Amino acid sequence: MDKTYEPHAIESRWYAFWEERGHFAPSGQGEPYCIMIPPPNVTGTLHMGHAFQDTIMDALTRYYRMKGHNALWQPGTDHAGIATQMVVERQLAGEHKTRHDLGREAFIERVWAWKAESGGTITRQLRRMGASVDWARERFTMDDGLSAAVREVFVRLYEEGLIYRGQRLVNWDPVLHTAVSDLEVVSAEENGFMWHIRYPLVEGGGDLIVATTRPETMLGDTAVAVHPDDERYKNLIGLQVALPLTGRTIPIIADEYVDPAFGTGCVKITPAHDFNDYAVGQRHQLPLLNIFTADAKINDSGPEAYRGLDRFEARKRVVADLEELGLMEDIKPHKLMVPRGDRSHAIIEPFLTDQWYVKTGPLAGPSIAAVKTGKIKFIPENWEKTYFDWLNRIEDWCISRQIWWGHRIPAWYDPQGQVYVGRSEAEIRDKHRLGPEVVLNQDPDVLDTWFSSALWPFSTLGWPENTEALKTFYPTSVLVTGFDIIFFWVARMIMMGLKFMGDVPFREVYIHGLVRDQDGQKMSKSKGNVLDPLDLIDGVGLEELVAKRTTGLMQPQMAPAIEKATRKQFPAGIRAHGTDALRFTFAALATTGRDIVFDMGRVEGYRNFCNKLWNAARYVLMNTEGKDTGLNGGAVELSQADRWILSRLQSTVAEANAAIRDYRFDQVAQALYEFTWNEFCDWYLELSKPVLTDPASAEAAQRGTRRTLVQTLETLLRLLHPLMPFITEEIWQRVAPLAGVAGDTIMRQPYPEANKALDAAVAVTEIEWLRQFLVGVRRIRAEMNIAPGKPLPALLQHGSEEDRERLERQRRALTTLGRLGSIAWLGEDEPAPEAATALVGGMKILIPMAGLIDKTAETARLDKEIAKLRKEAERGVAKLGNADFLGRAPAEVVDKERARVAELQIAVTKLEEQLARIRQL
RNA sequence: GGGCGAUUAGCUCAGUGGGAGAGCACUACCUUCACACGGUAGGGGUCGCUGGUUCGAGCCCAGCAUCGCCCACCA
Repeated sequence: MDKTYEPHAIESRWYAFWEERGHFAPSGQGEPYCIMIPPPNVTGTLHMGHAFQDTIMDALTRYYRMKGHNALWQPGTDHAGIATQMVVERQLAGEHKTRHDLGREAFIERVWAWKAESGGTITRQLRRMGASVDWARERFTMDDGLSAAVREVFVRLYEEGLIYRGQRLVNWDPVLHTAVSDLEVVSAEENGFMWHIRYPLVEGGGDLIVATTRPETMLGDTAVAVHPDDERYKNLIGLQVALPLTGRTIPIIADEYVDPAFGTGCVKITPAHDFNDYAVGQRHQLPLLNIFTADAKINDSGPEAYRGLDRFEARKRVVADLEELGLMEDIKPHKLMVPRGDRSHAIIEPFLTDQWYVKTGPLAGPSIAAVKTGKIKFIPENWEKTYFDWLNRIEDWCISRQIWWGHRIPAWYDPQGQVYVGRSEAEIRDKHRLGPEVVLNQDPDVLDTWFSSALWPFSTLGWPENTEALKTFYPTSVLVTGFDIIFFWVARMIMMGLKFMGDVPFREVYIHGLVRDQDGQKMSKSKGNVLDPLDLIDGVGLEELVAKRTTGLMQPQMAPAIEKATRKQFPAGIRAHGTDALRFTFAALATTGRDIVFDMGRVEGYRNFCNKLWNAARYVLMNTEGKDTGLNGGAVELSQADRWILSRLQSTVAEANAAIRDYRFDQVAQALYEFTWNEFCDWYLELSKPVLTDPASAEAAQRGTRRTLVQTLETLLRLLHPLMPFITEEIWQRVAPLAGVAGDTIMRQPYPEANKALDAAVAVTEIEWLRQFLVGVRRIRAEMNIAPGKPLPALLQHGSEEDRERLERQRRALTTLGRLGSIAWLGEDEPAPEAATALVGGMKILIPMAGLIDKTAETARLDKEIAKLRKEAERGVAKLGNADFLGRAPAEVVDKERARVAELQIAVTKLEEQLARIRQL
């Protein structure tokens, strides 16, 4: 093995090995375990959020696979209707063309071509992450099978009356020219104005002043509303006002929707262009006057002077004309919530159109119940509240989109406008006995991308066919996703799963946080703070990184600032850390219910951890390859150190298993890190050295240590495998045969289970004693400024019988690791020489320092130590002096406190004696 | 307006009733034959604030402050 861990060399070979040998496929045996990947956009690229999510899913899949489950991680990609169409339209724009220049068919061909060209990127990147998905089952939301599932669901819902077509106000994106769902509209506060406009009473005698943030919509007003109990206006209800600029008169109506305390208490009502006004209009049978085109320009229903003007242009003109007429009472700055499309960022216009809807009420009820009854569990639980709130207030889902890339709505129209819904035109002709003379035209619209995503948990498994896969893996085990798509996706999968499968789509929903940059900012291209997971894995030069961050920006003027910040944060670019280190970092940061602030220091730390593991393995191999590990007969004798590490390993195994089942990847990572570094490497490997290097040690003891070394490492590798698949496979391939384990790959080996028979409390206490002994000696050495390599004599005093036995067993380890020239007992009453002291329980270690002792330093050291212990002891004494504590605290807590105080007091006494002795020198 | 979350060492975070922790960073010493992507030792925190419950509070309760996120039609 190379002296240094080089991730690239390792990672390039094992993935292909696993894939070629079919290790990602479900074994076909054991309890099913299934995770559906949240399908990324087929033309997308891997970002930190994916890498994080994929790490969690892969860790779970590998864990349960090793646990003997029939594990399937189902891969696939999403066609991402609007997002993908926009990318291709942008490419066309570069050629000075629009999709209309190409025509629908040619445009869709072009999108497929783009998919073919870029569609492999994200799956290649998934492979780099080590994702153990079953590629043989890979699906795409627009492939034939999934498209058939989409049509089937649509037809069945339509036939049941749960899909309908209707004309109502929708969220219209005037730039994309399509309706979007409520969820695709993002409202944010922006600066605007409140215009106060005077509407004269037709009968004369004054006017009403309405307040609005959108003066141009007055051209579509069909009433003015006041509150029925508003004394100011009560007598005007039923009268008419002259709507300025239009020559129309409109009624004054009374509606409780109006808040008399807000603005002037008079509200202009524009039923065709405002959701609230629409509702008011419905109650009062007001006419709907649509004054916009699909581009949000004034249409022919508007006054001639404004026709053809864009909505913002029309606003300026309306305001100017009202001012000229003296009808503009006031203009005040006003902050308002502006709704924008989440893709186009265009201001969304409430717009009257015919659209297809899913009636959600009947689907929401069972979806709420599924979570309430615990058939689906959210982790962390508090997201259930968010889920309930949304489902309780859910509106019907607008599913039609006026774009071209997506599943075409399976509805056809005859020349009379009669609509037919079916799986195909042929089925419809057959069912309705429509001859070839009847021309049928399919609805031009496509479905919301999330419609097909909602079917993902069963459509990927072959539904509507009742396939073996469907029977085996539905309901799936857990859904791993971000909170941002609970409404878009999670809730809708639950609705559709319950509706069509009669069961929940997954039993648990693990909601993870967002990956943020080092300053806690959301990572985004426009902020120039994105990190490409592959750059963390492979490394990237500064110039390339700057170029990546500054090209293709929506706001190119940001480039210099982004470049500056990037150069400052990564003056030398980013070093290669490897997939395993990145995955371990994500695991370590994955605490539940919290966003993660990505910290480069952590990745570096875990890259170092990989290196540590690598070198520990080198040491183990160096001492076991070609040597007798006691697996082929021959006496084997286990030392206390051997028993200790095996015992500690069992605790770690138990901890890892418990934590992973609780989705506490941070705890898994921490337990394994700590065991590997602080116990296995820092202590056990060091303790093995005296045994293996001393020619005088017994063969049986050497075999015991070699066997323990190799078995502990082999187990540790299996423990770490779900988090760090590559390095563990690489090392395991060499270590397993030495440990007597046969197998093709670590990923098909059993995950370790704690073996209680290996618990060894006695050994654990003894090694704890040894550690205290050595730490005491080392501390003296460091604080007395004694060269690390200089052999020292040690004298022991006040030892118990047990201390004497332990010393004999551990003498060699103590002398080697403590660099002690000798260790000898000093009689109880024998005068101690000038020395520095440390305590191990009641036993005193004296390091003679004849003439060398730095009296000031040692006095200071003892003073400090005594003060610390005394303070703790005093606190305990006070506690024990409290009758309430003695009376009310559990006996075991009191006993523990007593023991602790006694121990502290002994230590204080001994150190004080020593201090007195030093002072006399 | 409603809801959720956060506030613990310089930084990133664990810790949910009984001796304040980890990683990184920092200080000193050390190239000792697995590892300088290392070793040994060390410094560093009135656990946001104020009350309360309790024998005992970082942890439970109430209030406050600051920050963040989600939802919502105030024209």
